[in-house]
Amino acid sequence: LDGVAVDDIARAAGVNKAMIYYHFKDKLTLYREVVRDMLRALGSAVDGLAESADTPQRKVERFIETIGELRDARPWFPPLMMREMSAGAPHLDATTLGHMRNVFVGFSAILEQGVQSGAFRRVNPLLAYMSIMGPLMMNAMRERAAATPGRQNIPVFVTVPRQDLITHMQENALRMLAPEASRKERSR
Amino acid sequence: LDGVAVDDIARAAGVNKAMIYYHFKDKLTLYREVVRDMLRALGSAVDGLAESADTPQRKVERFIETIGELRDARPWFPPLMMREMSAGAPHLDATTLGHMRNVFVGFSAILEQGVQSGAFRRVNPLLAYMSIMGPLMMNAMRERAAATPGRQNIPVFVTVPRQDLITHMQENALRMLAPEASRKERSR
DNA sequence: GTCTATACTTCGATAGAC
DNA sequence: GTCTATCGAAGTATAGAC
Repeated sequence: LDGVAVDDIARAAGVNKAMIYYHFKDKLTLYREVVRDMLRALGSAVDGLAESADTPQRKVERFIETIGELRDARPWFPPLMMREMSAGAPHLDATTLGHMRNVFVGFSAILEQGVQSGAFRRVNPLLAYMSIMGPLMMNAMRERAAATPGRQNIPVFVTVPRQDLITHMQENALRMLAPEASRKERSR
Repeated sequence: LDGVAVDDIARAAGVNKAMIYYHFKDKLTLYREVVRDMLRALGSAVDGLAESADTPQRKVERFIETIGELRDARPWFPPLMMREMSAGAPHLDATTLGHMRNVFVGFSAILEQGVQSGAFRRVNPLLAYMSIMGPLMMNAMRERAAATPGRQNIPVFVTVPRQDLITHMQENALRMLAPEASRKERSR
């Protein structure tokens, strides 16, 4: 919210600053609309997945693909959302938080379907959710930082091909949720 | 950097604002010192782990524990770092970026040890790094947001016991890195 | 070393002309 | 509906007294 000046938003949109205040009540209202737009889109997508006929595994894979697609259409969202949460999410009202909740609830439903069908082991849904959202957000942050001049030769900011990311995240999620003992007994 | 006023920092530290400018050149210098403090600590810890006699699996587990410990001693770091990256990391100079690089290089070395000994499959180290850092950062953000009044009854902001988080992340990381085919063939 | 007062800048928001 | 000009709040930084 306080990361971009309204003058800059107006210039980027090709309109006069006063026009923004004519069409929106204030900066906070515009800001919330941007957040809600993404959360609504994601919520609808997740609900659609949960009710679809796919296997739970495929639903999780499509969940990850969908996040990527919705984000590509709204590249400003991850930085904005991470900044918001960094500050303690002070600008999100009940409606917006409700949309956040819906996304998580839909994802949890998919996990529960998998548990019921024996496709998944039972894990804390919140931990599973963070395990998927966290790296995706992190990668978006990396790309943002890599775009800043003078960052290209730093290994942490090397660009990862989009498909590599998606594939890795899908495989990772399914390994996380796989029910059987999936690795060698570790020596300690 | 622009999330907290120097007046507030001074008040929190119990000193006068002018004292901060007496001891530090300016706000940016103080800011970078805060970032470097964490990255140096993490870099030393990772180097120590890489050179230790543990198994690669145990090194990864200890890496995750260590991040938790270092963060607990510096609870301000994750929000600060995420906000910095959200903005494109414009305030990090070459020295600070070098410290970031060191952490990642140390982590990559541990992965490579595991690959060489057959303990790990080969994955893109950057993807593995994000898969660990992302959820941990995400959880720190959640805790920050949960602390804001009126957030307690929202499922996304429910507190996860610290040990649950660490255990989940450790198990997840080892599942991610496990060499053998670790899950049922998926029906598509 | 420590503090008060203030100069200077940035930015959200609005008044008011057209 | 669209734009210019400007007010007021917030915040970095410093001057200067002690």
